[in-house]
Amino acid sequence: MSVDTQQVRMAQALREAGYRLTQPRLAVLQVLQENEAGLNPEEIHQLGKTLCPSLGLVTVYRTLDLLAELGLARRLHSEHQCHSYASARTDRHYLICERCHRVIEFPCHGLDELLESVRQHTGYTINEHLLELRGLCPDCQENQAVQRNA
Amino acid sequence: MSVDTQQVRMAQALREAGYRLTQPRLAVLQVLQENEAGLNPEEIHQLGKTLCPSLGLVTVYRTLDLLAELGLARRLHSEHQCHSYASARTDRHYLICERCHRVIEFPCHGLDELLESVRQHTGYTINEHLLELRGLCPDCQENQAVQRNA
DNA sequence: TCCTTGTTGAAAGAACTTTTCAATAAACTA
DNA sequence: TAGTTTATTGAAAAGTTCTTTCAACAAGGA
Ligand SMILES: [Mn+2]
Ligand SMILES: [Mn+2]
Ligand SMILES: [Zn+2]
Ligand SMILES: [Zn+2]
Repeated sequence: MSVDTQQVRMAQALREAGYRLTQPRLAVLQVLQENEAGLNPEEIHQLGKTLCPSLGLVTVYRTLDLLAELGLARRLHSEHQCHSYASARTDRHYLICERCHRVIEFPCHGLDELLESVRQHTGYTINEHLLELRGLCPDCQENQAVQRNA
Repeated sequence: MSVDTQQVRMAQALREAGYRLTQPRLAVLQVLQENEAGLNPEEIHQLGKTLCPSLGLVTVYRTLDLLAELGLARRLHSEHQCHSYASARTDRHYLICERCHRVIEFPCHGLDELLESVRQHTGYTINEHLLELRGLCPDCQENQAVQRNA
């Protein structure tokens, strides 16, 4: 299963960085893994407790910091909910549904020219970027159409 | 003066939306106007008090909400400081210096093709986007070079 | 199995943001 | 300009979110 593979990869990364592979950390990891939506610390805590009943909210915060540092999780920013997190894949390009708040990542080709042009016009060096797109996912488009006809 | 023009424009927008043009609001408006950096509510409060000594922090929060709603100010999101604000120009493209935290906006050409390609691959409709670039401003690049040679 | 030490969860504390409410001042009227 | 109405304000209190502290615990190596 590809989900398990991903989780093993994340667990290994933790170990390789010298951190212990604990039940609370595995729980947070798995929650992020199983939810493509951005979840906030409290939501992750609730879901995580079903996997590791003793899990404390403090540990969720600590683990999210750790995972973000290791590049295994990403902080997301949106107007209605500030610090939510998602499992990090390879890039930093998020497509967020404004209705159901589902978050997916998309491969981002064609940004390089833009970055080069900004570099030339401003004199800034550019180290990283964040591109968030906001719109409606196919499901929500359909639901909206159905509601309109009802 | 272009700064004044911009400020008048913002003040008019407030009035046209049916809100009163008060001293505290003008102070917040002017602070955002005069600082291209992203400022957090507390910083805006400190600077605003020099313009309107009675200004309270609560009013800063309220005014920032209001200005964001009217599209006159924008919330910025960065790793180390979550809710900072900047005067809103026409777009949503920020270039943030990782060292001095200066924020500038840049015109963003060439994103349309990327958006269209994402639309086709995902089936999402896309309503808005946020592009944040992170790097070093020219001043900080120079300072860094100087330090290295010292 | 035992030991070492990184990790945990609860409680307390700090930081940040919102609500409440009486006093104030902006805008309109006469 | 003075008077009236009502949105707005600031202080205090309350509510949230996040961090620090510290004794108990458990992961991983011996
Ligand atoms: Mn934010
Ligand atoms: Mn944020
Ligand atoms: Zn959706
Ligand atoms: Zn700089």
